[in-house]
Amino acid sequence: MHKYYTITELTREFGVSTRTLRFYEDEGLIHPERRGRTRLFKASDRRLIGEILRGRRLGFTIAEIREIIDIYKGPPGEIGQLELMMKRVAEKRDQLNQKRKDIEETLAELDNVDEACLARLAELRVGS
Amino acid sequence: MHKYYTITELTREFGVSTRTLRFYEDEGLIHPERRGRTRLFKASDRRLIGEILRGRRLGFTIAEIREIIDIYKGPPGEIGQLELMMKRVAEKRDQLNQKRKDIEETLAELDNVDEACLARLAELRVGS
DNA sequence: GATGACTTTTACGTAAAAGTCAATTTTTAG
DNA sequence: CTAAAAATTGACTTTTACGTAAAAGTCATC
Repeated sequence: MHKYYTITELTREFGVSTRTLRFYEDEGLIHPERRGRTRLFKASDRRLIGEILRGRRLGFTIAEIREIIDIYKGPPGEIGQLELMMKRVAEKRDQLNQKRKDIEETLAELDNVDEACLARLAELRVGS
Repeated sequence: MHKYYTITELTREFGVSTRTLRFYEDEGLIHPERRGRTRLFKASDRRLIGEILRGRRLGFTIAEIREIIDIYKGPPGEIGQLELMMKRVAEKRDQLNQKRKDIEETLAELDNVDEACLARLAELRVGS
């Protein structure tokens, strides 16, 4: 029932180094169990690593990724805390929407380049 | 007709420092004109800076941004070059699509958190 | 009990992307 | 023309996110 992953299994799966995963632990992003000194990663740790790396691909810093992870930890009990959290969620959403807009624009420009290339190729084949 | 921007105009508009723009020039990403030693930025430089910062927001490195800029420079003449460029465009597109997927997933999770917060708030108001 | 594959900690190193500071110009307003 | 404001260069520093090397512990297997 309790299947554990070793550190190298995860480094292979995610294409990162052991140093990277230890670094994330030092930074308090993950908390694998220990058997003696050896780290034991559970399925939940594995999921979390996936989320961290997703944030990394999006260009978030460790601090920003930490914020996202804190958000995932689920809603707290107190009203003030809840409202604070919803504000944070809204901020992250804004950042992500900005990034999405950036992506759409860049993709659109790449489409133009692509078309220009195709047009030029067509010209060349006919013999300019 | 030839409206020039000063460096500080652009730093204010884009929210970056002069050092940043000088850095981009050192890196060969932009090539503002000079009157004496002073940099003069044209509309095209301004557009380019916008594109650079867009790449930066997406977490691309300077090297990757340079690649994108090179792509924008327009299609070259030779067939081999054209095909190479289309390959590069395809690669960038893949990267961007991955990022977009990452964004959608993260947004979806934030939606869940948001709903959980709202639900919890509703509970609290009724009196749990 | 030796081998080999993994893993650990500690600690220094490094590349990328600016920030900061100081010492000059240069430009612009009056 | 001149003082203030803006811009320049160069050198040095900082932060982030790991890389890398050393030295030693762990564990399965032959």
